[in-house]
Amino acid sequence: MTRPIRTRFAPSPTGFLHIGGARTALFNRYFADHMGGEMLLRIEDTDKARSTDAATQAIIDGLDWLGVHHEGEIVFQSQNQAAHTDAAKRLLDNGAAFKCYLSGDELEAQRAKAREAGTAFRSPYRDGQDGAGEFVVRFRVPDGSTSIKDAVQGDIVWDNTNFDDLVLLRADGTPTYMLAVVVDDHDMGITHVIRGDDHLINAGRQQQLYDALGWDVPVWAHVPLIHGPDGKKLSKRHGSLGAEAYRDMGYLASGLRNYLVKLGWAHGDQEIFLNDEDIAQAFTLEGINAAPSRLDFDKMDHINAQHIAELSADALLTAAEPFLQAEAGNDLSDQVRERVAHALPTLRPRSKTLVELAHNAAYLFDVRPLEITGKTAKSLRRDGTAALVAALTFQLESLEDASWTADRLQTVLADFVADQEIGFGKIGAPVRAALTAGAPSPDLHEVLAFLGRTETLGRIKDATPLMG
RNA sequence: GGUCCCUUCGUCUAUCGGUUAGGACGCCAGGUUUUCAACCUGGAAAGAGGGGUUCGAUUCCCCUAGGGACUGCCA
Repeated sequence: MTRPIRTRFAPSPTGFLHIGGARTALFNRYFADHMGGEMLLRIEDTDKARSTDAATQAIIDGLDWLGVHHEGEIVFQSQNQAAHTDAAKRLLDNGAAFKCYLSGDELEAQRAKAREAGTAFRSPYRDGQDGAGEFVVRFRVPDGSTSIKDAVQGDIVWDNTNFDDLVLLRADGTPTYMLAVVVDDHDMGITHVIRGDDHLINAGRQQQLYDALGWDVPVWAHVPLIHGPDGKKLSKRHGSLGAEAYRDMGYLASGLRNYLVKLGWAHGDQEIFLNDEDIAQAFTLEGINAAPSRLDFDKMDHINAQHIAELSADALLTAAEPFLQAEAGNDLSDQVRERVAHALPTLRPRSKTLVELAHNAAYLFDVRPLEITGKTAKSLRRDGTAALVAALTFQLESLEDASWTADRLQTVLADFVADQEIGFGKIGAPVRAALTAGAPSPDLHEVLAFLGRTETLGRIKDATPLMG
């Protein structure tokens, strides 16, 4: 009988959901989907001193924003203590574990000695000697060697002299991580353990535990860690931030998912995956690269831009709303919202992130009078500009509200430069300056259309005193 | 120090012994153009080094170098 495919994401609640964890979660999710299986979420909170509810919540929120769901209830490792101690007792009974009475000082001395000898720590109590006072339960590392098959890293063999007699139960009777993961993964029916390769050696230790317990070993898949752009360990200033930080930088959840899953996982030459079904269909463990990869914000931007380009207008507007508000410094009027909605097609190709989009939309806000300075102001001062703009304004004023459309305005502008026998720049530059204060903006007739008749005429009037 | 993992353009990668070593981002040049983008065309850009194995190595093996992980009564 084959077990249903089941993966899990198992963060420890000691901080936010950082980018490496987010990618691990994604890999687990997409692999489960690819296999028609499930992904479970387990919070590894066996270290009570370092685990916090706030961190748990941050991780849940991060996954939620990223759009990574999980099947079933969240499992809290701390609530499975009974099962963990049960397993420890079994190990004690079948002789795979023992009670170690070493005091802190003695332990330290033993460790130093072992290190000097170039071997791993072995407890002097490992053969069942009695002791007195406090004790921890340790696993007796067997002789020989331990090997694992890893779906990403290949076959790996360790000589068991490299493994410590590790603690299963602390002096206070609480289980350690190493015991808890094995028991929980077994109890939860996990078939594939996909996690960061900082756990690679732990897989060796855990394999020994599985064997001692007589349990089936899951498929291991240890994915390389993400490095900073400089190839060094990821630091905060290099992007080791919470998922919400990426949200605040204006990335779409779908764009970040696309970028993250493609970082260290390849599927031929395909870079852009607009929907999760396509990723799930393509995602296999074989495609995961064994080498660590670096974060590249340029590429992240590019992929995000593709997602912005393809998002529905409604969804994009909703996603952009908080960024637009932040850019405007206040709530948006319905009129501004309408302008932005109209301008969306010209905003999209100019925006790699929602922050950029909001910035590029700034000319559409209620900002009269605009402050026009520097090079932009200079384009207004040129001789004859005032007269030219006045002539154009006359044309524009004669246009009814109903005729104030991009097409019609384009004709008006084209006719105007033809009549005046001037290049478009002569009139285009100052009008653009008056309307946008030099901000990047689409074709001028579009700007006029988005702004509307009243706002356009108003802004031109505002700038008239500056014209030469 | 010890053990283990990793190494193709600057970056992400394709290649599963025989290729002009392909694509993407970024960069450069040109085109389009009404600013800024977008878009189109073209270009520069890579097998860490050294040994093997083989008719033939980017590909398989070994060594060196570099990077990383682990080495807790943390996870």
